[in-house]
Amino acid sequence: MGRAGLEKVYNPKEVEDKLYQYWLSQNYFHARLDSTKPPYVIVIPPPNVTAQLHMGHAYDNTLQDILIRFHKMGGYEAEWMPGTDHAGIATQNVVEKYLTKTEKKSRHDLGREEFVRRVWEWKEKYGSIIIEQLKKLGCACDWQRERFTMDEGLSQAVAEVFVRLYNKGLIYRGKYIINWCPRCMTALSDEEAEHKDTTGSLWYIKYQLYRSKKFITVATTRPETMLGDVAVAVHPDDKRYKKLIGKTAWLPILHRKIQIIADEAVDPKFGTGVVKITPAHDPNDFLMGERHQLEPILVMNEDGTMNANAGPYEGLDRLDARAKVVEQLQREGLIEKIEPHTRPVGHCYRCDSMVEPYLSLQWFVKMKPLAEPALAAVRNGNIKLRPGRWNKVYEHWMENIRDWCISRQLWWGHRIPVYYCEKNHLTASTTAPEKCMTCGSANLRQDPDVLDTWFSSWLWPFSTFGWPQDSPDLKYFYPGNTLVTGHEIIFFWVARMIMAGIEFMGDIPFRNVYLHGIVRDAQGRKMSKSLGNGIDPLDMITKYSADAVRLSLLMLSSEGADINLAENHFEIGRNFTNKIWNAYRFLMMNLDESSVQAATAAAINAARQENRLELADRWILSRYNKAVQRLTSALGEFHFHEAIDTVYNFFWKEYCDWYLELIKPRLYGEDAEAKKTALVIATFIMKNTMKLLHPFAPFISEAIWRGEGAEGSLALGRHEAESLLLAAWPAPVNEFDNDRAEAELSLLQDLIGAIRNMRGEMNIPIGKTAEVLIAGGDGQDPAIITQHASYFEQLARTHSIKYDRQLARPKLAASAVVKDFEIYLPLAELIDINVERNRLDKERQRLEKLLEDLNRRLHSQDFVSKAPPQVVERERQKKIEFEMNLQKIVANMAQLAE
RNA sequence: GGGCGAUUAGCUCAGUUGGUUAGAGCACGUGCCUUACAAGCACGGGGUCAGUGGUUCAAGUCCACUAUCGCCCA
Repeated sequence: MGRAGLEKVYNPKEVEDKLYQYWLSQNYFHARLDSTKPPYVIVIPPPNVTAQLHMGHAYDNTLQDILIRFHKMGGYEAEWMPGTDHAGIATQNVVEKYLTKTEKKSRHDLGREEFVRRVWEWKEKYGSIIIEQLKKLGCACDWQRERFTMDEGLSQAVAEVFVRLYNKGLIYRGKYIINWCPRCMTALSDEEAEHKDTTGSLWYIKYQLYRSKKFITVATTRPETMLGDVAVAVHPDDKRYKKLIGKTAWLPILHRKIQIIADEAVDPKFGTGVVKITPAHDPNDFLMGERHQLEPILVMNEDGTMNANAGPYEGLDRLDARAKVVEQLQREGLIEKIEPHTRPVGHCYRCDSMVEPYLSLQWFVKMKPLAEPALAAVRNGNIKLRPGRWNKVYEHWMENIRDWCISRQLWWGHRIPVYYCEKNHLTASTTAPEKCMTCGSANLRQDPDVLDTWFSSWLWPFSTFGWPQDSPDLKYFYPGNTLVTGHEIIFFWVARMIMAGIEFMGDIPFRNVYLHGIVRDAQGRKMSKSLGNGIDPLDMITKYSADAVRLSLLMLSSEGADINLAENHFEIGRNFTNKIWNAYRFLMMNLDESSVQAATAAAINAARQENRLELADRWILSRYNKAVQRLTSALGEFHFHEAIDTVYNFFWKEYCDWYLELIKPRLYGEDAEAKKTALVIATFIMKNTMKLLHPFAPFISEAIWRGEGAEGSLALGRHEAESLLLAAWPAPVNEFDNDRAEAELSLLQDLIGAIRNMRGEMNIPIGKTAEVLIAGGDGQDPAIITQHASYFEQLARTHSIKYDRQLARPKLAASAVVKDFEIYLPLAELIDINVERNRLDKERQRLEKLLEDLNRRLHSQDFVSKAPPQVVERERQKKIEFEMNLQKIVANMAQLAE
């Protein structure tokens, strides 16, 4: 425990939970409809109810929290709409596993109704884990408005949207090839099948021609599907096979006669140029089958085993069947050759099983009409994707958009609002209809399938605010402002929200979309459970604090790029919070209530007008102004890294390293008024930096603002607002801008730096103060040096500064040249002549090289005549300066040699 | 096959519209427990800015090609 009653090391644990509870108790996160402020709205990308917070969530939500807190302080009624997603497949999988483990029961044992009841039960029990974790991170979400995609209102929205699109002819039901996951036993959309390059083989199989001894060889990557072949196809112009078109071949194993057809879609360069046609198990074959009126033959069951159409292979899993089929063909001498072959294979994005292209009856959304206005919204700039390179990706996808398969063969989700009578007439209705719309039959059953989870999340920006009701929330909060999410769901979610917003609300859902990178491990690999390379943000919060996790992620990020993360990286943030804490602690050791009260721009301006500010004060205020400007504009442009970099460097490198050091003489001195001025300014900067820091590190900034975290500490913000969430974002104070002070202090920094360099190189211990002599500086006001001797004493550990323009070069001194000043450290007993000679020689070489480049440039006629005059002039000045410096260094070296 | 991105110090990355002597953090070396902070302070070493060619008075920055790596789409 230090003198101010504060721990030497910042202890976030006590502070963070306490402050979060305080914010909740004051309801600061709740946005009010009766506000006169303009709204600023972000809807959270709803995490799955089954999810546990991972680093990707931590990063994504940190960025959103920054924007929310920044805008809240910036005078907006900031609404961060939180919630979770029912995640059909993932949740059903999780609960099924849970039931198997706890009760040894499958969902079929329980039956649909009971199973769904159990999922709800599970959701009530475990579904808010991630919500609690977001609170640990500090998220300023409006929890009063928290939503779940299966809430009653949101479910109504889903039904309403389905029926509207159905009535408009944009939803249809049909038999097409879809991606089928045999493990999850459901259809998937194209986006949910992740293509991975998979090494396998290309099998060349001989099909005997009908009434002939000859064979035709087809090449296939999936031999087991041959059992469902209905034809063999060649390109119509392929000379090799022209005469076979229209002939018949024998399908091996099943001994079925199939036609040899011609189709433009066949690639003559692939394999032998002959392909087998399996319309029930391949999208291209399906289209070809339609063109040639071929009846598809389905050979697989929904669980990926072969069905009765597969003859002898019925009951085998498709991959076992593949091996057996190949074996039999080999035995019969029908395999011509096998080549290694790599091809993209779809994998289920939930369970990673190999997905089968599968002919089945499903529901689809016709996307083209929805995509067109959504494409235009981005093209004409109404919606800005950031970084801008995503525009092209978005446009390309939108231009080539395919229909969206929305039915899922699951029990957990929004049931499709379509009812069938015994004659199979369809009635789409948001509420259970009493009779069939077509024939009036009262004997109706609802479609057993549920809808894709994304079919509810694409409505999130308005369904959460009450749509289809015309609610006051919707009126105030729609359209929103910004969406922050990872670029991996740009198609799944971002694009579809834009479509839905325009279609159902008649307006875009947000103006800005910030797409950030993915958090990876130190080797750049995606973090995953199977690799075991994940870093749990909750562990990191426990170990390093939420602020540290947030700060570190930001320091490591660059715009839109992925982050490579290792655990020790969190030290960056922790060290920074500790620095902040100790700066606060330092102030507390000297601070009194009246200085806190006086720490206002007005009071400082008054002192400025009375000439009570010294150089360091004028300098830090001007630097502060620059930091405010740079940070504010960086956040406005979504440049999060630049923003945090600005605060970090201003606070640590300028405020702590220089300003706080420079005021120490005043703080420990006798002049009470000078001390007060320094304290007031130091407090003002500290206090306002807490505001600037609040969006990034909400806890420690608020702790200092409110004086929390230790007994007897002063609340720096007490005279302004009870919480930073109610404080106004700092505006630059024009009167603080001071270029002259910046230039003057920058000169002192250079001079002090040169002295430190000499001391460092000579290894002069810090306790050994030195005498310093300064000469030259013809163009400068000598007062800059003479009046700031205390700065040298404090930061360069000098005990006396002698400044004389004409000062003669002393013997046996270390020397340095800064601008047109010469600095001498006459410390005969401490100087190692060799070290000093090497030091000067290094500087001499550096200058000579610079001069060489400069001379080359200045001697070039082209440069002198074509470059802008001010550039030429600047180079000339540089040359003069460098030459003078070189001259001095050479002279000093000569003196040393004497 | 089509598209996008990256390549700057040992590692992770900044680097504005081309124009002061290319920066930071970590790591490394040296010296410091200096009365805010050793999770700290001061100083230092370390870079032919992936390669080649071009535009320009001037290129880390603009253009083309090449190489390597990564991602998306088919």
